[in-house]
Amino acid sequence: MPAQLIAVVGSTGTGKSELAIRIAETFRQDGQEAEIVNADAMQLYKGMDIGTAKLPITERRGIEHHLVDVLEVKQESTAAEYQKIARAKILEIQSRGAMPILVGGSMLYVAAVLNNFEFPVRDKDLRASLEQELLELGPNAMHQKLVELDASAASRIDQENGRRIVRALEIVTLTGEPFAAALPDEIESWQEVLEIGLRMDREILVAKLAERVRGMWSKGMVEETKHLVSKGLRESVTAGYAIGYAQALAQLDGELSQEQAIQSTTKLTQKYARRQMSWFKRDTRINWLDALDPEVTNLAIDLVRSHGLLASRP
RNA sequence: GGCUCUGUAGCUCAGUUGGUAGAGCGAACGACUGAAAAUCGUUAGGUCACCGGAUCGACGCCGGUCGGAGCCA
Repeated sequence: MPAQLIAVVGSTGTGKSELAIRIAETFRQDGQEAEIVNADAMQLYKGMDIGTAKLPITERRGIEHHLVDVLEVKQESTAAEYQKIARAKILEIQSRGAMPILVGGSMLYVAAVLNNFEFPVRDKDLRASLEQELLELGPNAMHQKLVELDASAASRIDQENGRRIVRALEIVTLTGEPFAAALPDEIESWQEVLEIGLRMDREILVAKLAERVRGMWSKGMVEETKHLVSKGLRESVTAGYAIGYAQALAQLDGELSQEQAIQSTTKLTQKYARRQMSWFKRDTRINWLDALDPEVTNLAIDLVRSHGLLASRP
């Protein structure tokens, strides 16, 4: 029984969206259907178009795209929530006999869907009070509390990493049980999946991303951000921190010049691409392809075929 | 031409009264279980512009050379 799920992952700017559409088109030529499921945390948001390099509907070539524009900017987005809706969507597509193609670079989101794991409980009020404590006491004191409650988890979380310390305290307090605080050594798949990874020579990607960010500004990144402010972008805990939007907000506030905003966004994007590689590297299921190889589409389709997901030959 | 300031890591700069150097950013690598485009960690980079002098010892003091910035003519 061949996998009934394809995933296209990799760093931002490597051409995942385009490759996914090409694969879907191949299914269509073959008399089958394939639909794309977005796994980009920020493309979930309505109105965040330029800064997320979201493909306009006119460029989707009739291929169905799911989980794009499903959240208002002021709504929170979480990996656990995403896990539910993305898996539900994948099962729905499969039940129609079509092939779901999960596409995106949000590491935790992709992992939440493809891997077998359950997010531990959370409690908003407890979280809020722990965050308040973090502000007052600082990360080291919070880390000390974690040492007392769960020394093993504490040993795996850096003393300065307030964010992870708070979450660990939340879990330990709620469950009363030790918290692993580590990714599993061996990935257990939720479903069998054909994972295709796109990678690119770093120097070329760095230059490409610099160009892309500059292009975003000339296409109206600041205007888009201004419009999103009226929708509540500033009050948002997720969307307002998005690379590019945070810098555009700073530019609107006069804290950064346009050139500084562009430079800063460029650097953050380049770092983000690096973190994505570092995360995806450990996923041994991924079949890596060179994004710059002129044959990359054919190589990807060969992979799909060799895994038995496309019946006929060209 | 004269005067003043200045030349330290890829970049911006710290470096107390002489004991061969640090930070931030950047880079490479890594961690990651309900904000993940988040939040953090580790490491590598320096004949302290160059030449000479005094000193046990100079990034630091003295002299000169070269390169910046400003002011006065």
